[in-house]
Amino acid sequence: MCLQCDYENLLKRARLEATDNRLRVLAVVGNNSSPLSAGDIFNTLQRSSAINRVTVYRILDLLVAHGLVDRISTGGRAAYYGLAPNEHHRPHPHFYCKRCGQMECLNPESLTLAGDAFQKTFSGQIDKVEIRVDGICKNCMH
Amino acid sequence: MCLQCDYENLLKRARLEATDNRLRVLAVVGNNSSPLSAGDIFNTLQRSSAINRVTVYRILDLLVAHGLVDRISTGGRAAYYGLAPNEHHRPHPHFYCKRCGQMECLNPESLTLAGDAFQKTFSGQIDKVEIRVDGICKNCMH
DNA sequence: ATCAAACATGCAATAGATTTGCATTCCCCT
DNA sequence: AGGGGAATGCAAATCTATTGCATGTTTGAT
Repeated sequence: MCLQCDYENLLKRARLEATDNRLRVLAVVGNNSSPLSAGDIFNTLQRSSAINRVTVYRILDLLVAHGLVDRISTGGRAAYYGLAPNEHHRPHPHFYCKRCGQMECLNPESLTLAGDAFQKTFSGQIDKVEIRVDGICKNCMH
Repeated sequence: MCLQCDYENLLKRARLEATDNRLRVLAVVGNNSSPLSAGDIFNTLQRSSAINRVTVYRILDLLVAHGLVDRISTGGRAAYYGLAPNEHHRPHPHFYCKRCGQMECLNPESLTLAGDAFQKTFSGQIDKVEIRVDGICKNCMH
């Protein structure tokens, strides 16, 4: 969730045209408290006004490529999307409930990595580190 | 990779019939130094003698459900499979090269989590924690 | 202001990974 | 030997994502 983010500005800073569709996608991703699947995003947008599913995929790809949005893998089939870390959002781990498919953002401090040494010894390019906790959420435990 | 594992025994201990196909799947997964996709596994098996693709998926699901094999997500589309942690294998992070799709096992010590506190405060069931580093491997950097 | 090039979007078709339904075969227990 | 449940195979369906091509829109140099 990002109430401090000016999506139009975010796009401009990335030198991307701030088209209507892009703003809509970014708003859905950014205003949700946890990551969503491309399908979720498409359905949400569809409710307010028509958009093509492919357009959603393409915009998500674009936003990921430009680092505005993060593609997060789940224990399930589809990728989820959330706002990428920035000055308002520190990188953080996620919890994935294999029962209901809901993904939840965890506190940045809840799981911290001691990986400084690793970065120095690894001889490839590191783009990101993803930490995901899989299990069953409180609601699904009944 | 597991040279110390007796796959037939592993299956028996999980109360699973040690059928030929299961042993073959388990051997391919276990003898490889890094996780493989279901497609990779199918192709490898196919080379020695015929097996149905669906059977491979079903066996993998079964082995995952019984904790013999781990399903590991990648930055890409398909899930990868590796031997689950056991007395011979500690849990460890993975590196995924987005260029060639190769997945690599990292040293268990290379990235360690400080998550004890988290387990205590989280009110759901935790099955596993997955750590994945995404980037470009040494070979693909040229 | 004008026009071409570059970009954004939509639609239909395709691709890749996985799952389902149902028929067949195999294996264990009596 | 024979009945019942598990394991396997095959075809079709499903879900997610991508590609090719046509059309509409914006931008930037003149």
